[in-house]
Amino acid sequence: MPELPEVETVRRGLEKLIIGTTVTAVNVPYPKVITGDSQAFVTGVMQATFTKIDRRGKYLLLRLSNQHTIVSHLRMEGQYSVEPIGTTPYKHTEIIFELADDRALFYNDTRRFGRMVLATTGHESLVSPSLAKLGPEPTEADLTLPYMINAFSKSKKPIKTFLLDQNQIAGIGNIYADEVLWQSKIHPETPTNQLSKLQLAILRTNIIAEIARAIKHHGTTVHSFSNVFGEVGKFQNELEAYGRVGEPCLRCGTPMVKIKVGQRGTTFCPFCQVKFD
DNA sequence: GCCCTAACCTGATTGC
DNA sequence: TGCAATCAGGTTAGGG
Repeated sequence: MPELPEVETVRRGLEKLIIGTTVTAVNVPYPKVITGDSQAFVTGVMQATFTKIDRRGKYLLLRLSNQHTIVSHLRMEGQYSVEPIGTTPYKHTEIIFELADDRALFYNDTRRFGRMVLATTGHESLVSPSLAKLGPEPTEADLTLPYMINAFSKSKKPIKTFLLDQNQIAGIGNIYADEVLWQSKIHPETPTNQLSKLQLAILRTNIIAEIARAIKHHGTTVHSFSNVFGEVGKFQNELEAYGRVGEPCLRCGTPMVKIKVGQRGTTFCPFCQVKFD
């Protein structure tokens, strides 16, 4: 499931592969992938050239030469691939951008959860309001400790749920939330406003380092993630909490347990991650 | 305004 | 063996 490091990996791949290429035709086998009028979408990207690929949180922003931007969210299993023109679409190919250099950009999505919408560049929030509400990126520069102390003091939600809220911090998903809470020795059900400043400082350091480390490993492949080159990520070999239910905690040996927090599967160590510490 | 739940969707896994 | 039920998960819409 793509979280920030996976989306960043896709962004870097797309940047290498499609910048400077022009869209000559668009086929949409699954129109529901497009939010709004799919015909207007097609018209809006025709004959435009990809100029830049940006990312904000888990959103990809494909910049076009005609002042349009494709806002693309991969959700669970969306992925892009570049194929020779004429390649038969896959079972789950939802949109095909034919390019002037005899290649085609496919968007494939097994669960059909991903969405894309066409925006006027600079006004993306008009068609994707959630984009405007995203919290800071989990980086040293953007995610400051004063911001965290302020924002985290205002919520009684379980910290696990809070970390998944894109309006608080952009880009963290279920996998990295479990990872950073384990690293920080924080129980996932701890009310957010009960965390001490020291705990927040530790959590902040771990979030920033973990996301950077995952990007370096090209993301995590749990179900089906692959980059535009069809390569899987390598970070799943580095996971210390997520998916390790029943296995010994890497710190203390206690079997890891799985619970539901805010409807999400949550794996943690019942010994290391003490509640209300 | 906050919180919780259902819905979206399909492949994989589990249960009978 | 085969079918049905359940689970996974990011985001949004709707209800309390």
